[in-house]
Amino acid sequence: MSVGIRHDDLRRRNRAMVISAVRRAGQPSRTEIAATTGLSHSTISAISADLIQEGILSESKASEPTALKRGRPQIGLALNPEAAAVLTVVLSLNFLSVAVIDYAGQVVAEEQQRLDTLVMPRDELIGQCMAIVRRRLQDPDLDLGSVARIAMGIQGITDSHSRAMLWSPITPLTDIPFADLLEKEFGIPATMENDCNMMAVALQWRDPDRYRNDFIAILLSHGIGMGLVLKGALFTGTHSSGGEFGHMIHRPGGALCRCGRRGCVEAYAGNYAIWRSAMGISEDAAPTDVGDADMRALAAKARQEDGPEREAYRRAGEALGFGLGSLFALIDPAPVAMVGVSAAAFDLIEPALREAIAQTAGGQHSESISFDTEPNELPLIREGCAMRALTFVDQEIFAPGGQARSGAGKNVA
Amino acid sequence: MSVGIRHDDLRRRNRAMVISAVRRAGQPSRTEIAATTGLSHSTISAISADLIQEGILSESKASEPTALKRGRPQIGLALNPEAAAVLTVVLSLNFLSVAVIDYAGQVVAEEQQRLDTLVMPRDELIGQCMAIVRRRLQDPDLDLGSVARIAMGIQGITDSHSRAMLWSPITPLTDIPFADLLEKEFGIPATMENDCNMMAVALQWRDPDRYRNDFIAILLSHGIGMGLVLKGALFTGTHSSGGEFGHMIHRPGGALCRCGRRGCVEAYAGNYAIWRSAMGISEDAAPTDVGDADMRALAAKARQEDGPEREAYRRAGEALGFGLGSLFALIDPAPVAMVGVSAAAFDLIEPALREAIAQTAGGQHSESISFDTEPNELPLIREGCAMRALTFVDQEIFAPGGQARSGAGKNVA
DNA sequence: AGGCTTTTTTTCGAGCCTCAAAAAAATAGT
DNA sequence: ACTATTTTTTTGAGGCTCGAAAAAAAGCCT
Repeated sequence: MSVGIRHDDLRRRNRAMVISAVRRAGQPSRTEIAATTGLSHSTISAISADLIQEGILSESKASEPTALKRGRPQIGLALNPEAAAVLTVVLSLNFLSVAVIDYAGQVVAEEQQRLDTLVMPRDELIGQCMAIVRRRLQDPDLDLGSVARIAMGIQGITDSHSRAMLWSPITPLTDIPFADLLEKEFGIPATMENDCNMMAVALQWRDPDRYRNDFIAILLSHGIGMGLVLKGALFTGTHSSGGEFGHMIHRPGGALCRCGRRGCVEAYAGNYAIWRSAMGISEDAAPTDVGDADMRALAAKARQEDGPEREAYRRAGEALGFGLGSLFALIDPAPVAMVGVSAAAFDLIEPALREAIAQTAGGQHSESISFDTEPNELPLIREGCAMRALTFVDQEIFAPGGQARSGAGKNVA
Repeated sequence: MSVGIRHDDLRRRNRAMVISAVRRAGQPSRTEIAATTGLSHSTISAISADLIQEGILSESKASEPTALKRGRPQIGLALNPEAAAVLTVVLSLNFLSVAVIDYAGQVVAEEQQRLDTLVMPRDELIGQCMAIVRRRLQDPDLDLGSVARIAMGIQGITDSHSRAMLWSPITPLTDIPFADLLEKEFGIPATMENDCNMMAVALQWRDPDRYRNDFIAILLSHGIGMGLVLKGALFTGTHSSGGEFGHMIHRPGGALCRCGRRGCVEAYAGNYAIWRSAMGISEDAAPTDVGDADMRALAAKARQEDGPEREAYRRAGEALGFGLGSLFALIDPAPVAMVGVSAAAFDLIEPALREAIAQTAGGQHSESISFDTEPNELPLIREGCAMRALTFVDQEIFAPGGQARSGAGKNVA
């Protein structure tokens, strides 16, 4: 619902554009920024002068080795690390991790902690999260600019406004409004992000060549999650964090899923499903937790000999393949990153996956669909949270003046 | 990568916004436009003065019956019907239909024609399309402003740039670049649109209360098609027109689909699939064409007694339900419009559909998902094409990008 | 070293655009 | 006829971006 553009919005947006260009490019000169944004040199000059004066950017006197060029040397612009800081909180199964990141994106402090998420009562889970954040915020060694934003990532379903955890496999608790709790406790704007979405955000920053406009990040772990980027933007559902790829239906009425329904992709490809299948346990049996070490042993066994273990991975690949095929029928094929412990067993999964996808509408060019694997999801999630928080600071704090408008514009095609 | 906003873009965008507000609201006053766009009265006044002077808008002296209000009466602004015209071409099975529409959206001429699309050679199919368009363009009775845009709609897959038909069920021919052909022949900008996408566009204009930001239009006909609107914008794939809902996989390795693969939703819910199932023909049998009259008779029989016909509709509903369930797992539930001849039999489909959807992740609030039916797809497709073409004229011709506009219209003392 | 060339950055005036406030216009009520 | 009310237009001010020109900061050449 685009609303009319007001004159003062213009400068705000162009400020945000300049900051974004610097964050993306590292140390671009004013000329480079003018080229990427399409704005005139004079505009860039004026805006960057403002930003330097405000302490958001700084001129990097770094000796450029590119001394071969004639003419006045370019002056690189860099983000001022001390302009602000952000804090990330990643809550995963039995594990809580916090990091403080400066405005330039460097980790300046971190703390990790084990805790029994599956059995903790509500107050204690929330209390532990608050406590670890408080410890980091009050650390006297930290003399950064004040923390301007908190981004929390969690496995599970979040609401579409990035405010609350609605449901998570790591705890029986539901509907915890972490963003509001953090904001109330510390007076710092906070968001609650879905883990797979953050993985996708991180991939986009890590490898923008491969993960640019359209790609998929799939978490192969206890459950199956997905982060989806379409046309360069994170795709979320209208009400929830969306993209519940793991709960698309693979076989109507089929194997029992952790969500209580039957036939979901996850009920064939989640860790517990692979384990259940390999062990010859009934598809109707309740899902159980399987440790990462057990899964690695299972994969090793499957590589060693052709038995039920290998068959279990084959069935997982089939489920993922048909699921991806249906997904690709909707959005057209795109690069895929497989993340999580079972991504390390992707060699066992891939053949059946490709075979299945070739039988679907989305598999028309199935050879050209490329997969990448990354066994460790936690660094990705933290990185995604950090970038999410930093770009918020870029846009909402350092280029403010936005949407304090009542006029509720009608949407315009 | 989004580029900076230039100063001259600003006026262009706000012009487009004003035109769009008028098209949407019918006869809004300047005050109403100011309210919906969020721009100031003076800006609206200046822009609308320009637009009137250029003959794009006109002040409607229509006697407003709302004479009960005090104060200076509002002057409604309306689109000038003669400012431009657009032409729509809808090509469907054995049927070709063309209409000329004035800038205000009224049909001013139309022509329809039967032709055997399934057996026509390439040259003849293209030739017939060109001929009917030429007849309309050369009609001497038409003294409208010149036709500024052609929008062609077709059942099947189009490319994501709206230039070419890639594949269609109505002809064995593939990869016909209709947009380029029309542009070369007539020198008028043209696009090639997917039928279901146009249905969705039309619904958005017809009933913006129900079909606003997120909704789904599903064509239940020979094949199963979908038009998807997310966050107010038509969703298309990255390469094709996208949204091949009918070819999501319902049962891996299942019934034979018209696309040659197995287990697609369409292979259970397309007209030919319902017919095949009701007649006791094998699921492996090649799809056959079934006439609308036959389908209506089938539905009547199914309503009359509980036999294989009713079961066929039940199975169709099940396939649609699981398919929607998987879709809703990705995008969250949204209102659905069922369009096409089998939408008239939705009473037979709905119970099994709801039962299936309730077994999926997307069906958590399955009662609240609402369906609407519209048996006739052709008017919708034409309407969608017309609106698509008109909004193009609004944005690209009457609010153009470059500085192709001299100050001829501006003379403020 | 000194002057010349090249490239980057800043400065300055001009042109637009939007906004807020004031003025003008049109009508209902008294 | 006069006042009150609401809408529309006009006007002046301020801000933004742009292009051109000037200034700055090197390397290159004699």
